[in-house]
Amino acid sequence: MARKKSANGPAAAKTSARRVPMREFSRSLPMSLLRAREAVMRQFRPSLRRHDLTEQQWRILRALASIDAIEVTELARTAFLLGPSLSRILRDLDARGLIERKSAKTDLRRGVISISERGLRLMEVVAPSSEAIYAAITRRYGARKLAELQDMLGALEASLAGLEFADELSE
Amino acid sequence: MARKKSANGPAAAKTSARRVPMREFSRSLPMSLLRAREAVMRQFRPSLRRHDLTEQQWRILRALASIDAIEVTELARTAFLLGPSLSRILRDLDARGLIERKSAKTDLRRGVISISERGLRLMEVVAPSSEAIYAAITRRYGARKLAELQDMLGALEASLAGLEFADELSE
DNA sequence: GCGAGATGCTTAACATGTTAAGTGTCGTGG
DNA sequence: CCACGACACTTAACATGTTAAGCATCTCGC
Repeated sequence: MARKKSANGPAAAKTSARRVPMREFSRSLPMSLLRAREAVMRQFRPSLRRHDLTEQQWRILRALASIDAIEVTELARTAFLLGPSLSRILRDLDARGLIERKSAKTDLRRGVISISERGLRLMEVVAPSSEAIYAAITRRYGARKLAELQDMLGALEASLAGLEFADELSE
Repeated sequence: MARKKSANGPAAAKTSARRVPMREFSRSLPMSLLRAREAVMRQFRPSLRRHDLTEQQWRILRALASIDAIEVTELARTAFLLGPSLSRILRDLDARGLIERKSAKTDLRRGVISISERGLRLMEVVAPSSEAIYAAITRRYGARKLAELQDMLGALEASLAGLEFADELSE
């Protein structure tokens, strides 16, 4: 046991902050974003859960409700989901009869998705409570501040759009 | 194109926006937060992946690097992970020899975690590139703006802290 | 047309998020 | 001292995130 409490263990650990100099953990941007998002989603989860909907399933239904029909790839982009996740979610929503699938006539590879009558009825039940929660959050945080936050988040996204190669250099 | 559904399908779909009135999907706060976080994490993932580290494993190592030792529950709170996720991650990090586990002498239920010498060496390799990426993001977005964003995210989290009961009313 | 590559989506495999149930250990009232 | 509830994880089960393969279908050069 090379790690005697007083000789080696704590000593090595105490110096680790010097050996690995990094910004304070709790101040990292990814953590801030994660915590903020979780604080928001925590408000919605109980309501969705009562209707046996996951957050992502709800995202899909919302995206579908505002349009006639949409191809799978475009839906993935809109709902910000990766293809594999979307495939599974569509399979489940289809099994529950909440959506309808067909193939594009001009290209059989493409699937076209639309919300079903049953899906619309479910949304009519869930939407009011969802909007009420959003309104409560807006009141609590301040509508103006919320808009400003959204702008800053959008700007962050935009400013990182062309930075994908940041660390390819060190390869 | 000549989608014969003109009797039922598209008609119902076109009215769905009226039947289910909700704010525009892409402007929802959870989506904004998700997209922003993804834009940030996309920068880090390649570097972590080269060292066979997932985002969460890296979070754990970072949390451990700044302290001597920590109990599992406290570590979960710090790294913002749920117990079950943390259990699995610790099992894997332990198998790779990156951390050390022992039991609290006064309470055998509690596990005490610390980073190992090997874990520290791994961090020494990864940290510079990680910090460089963070610096690039900061330059790109603006240090002042970044600090302001962090403040607003913290305020959002704080303002929602006591709102957990928002929709229990409708039960 | 026809075969190789591109495209659109699905499946596979593994890791985490999330809730519920299980396992050992503690602490305490009787 | 000992049953019983509380506590600290851990395991289980199912859904998603993520990357890589797999399967049809399409496109295009020849």
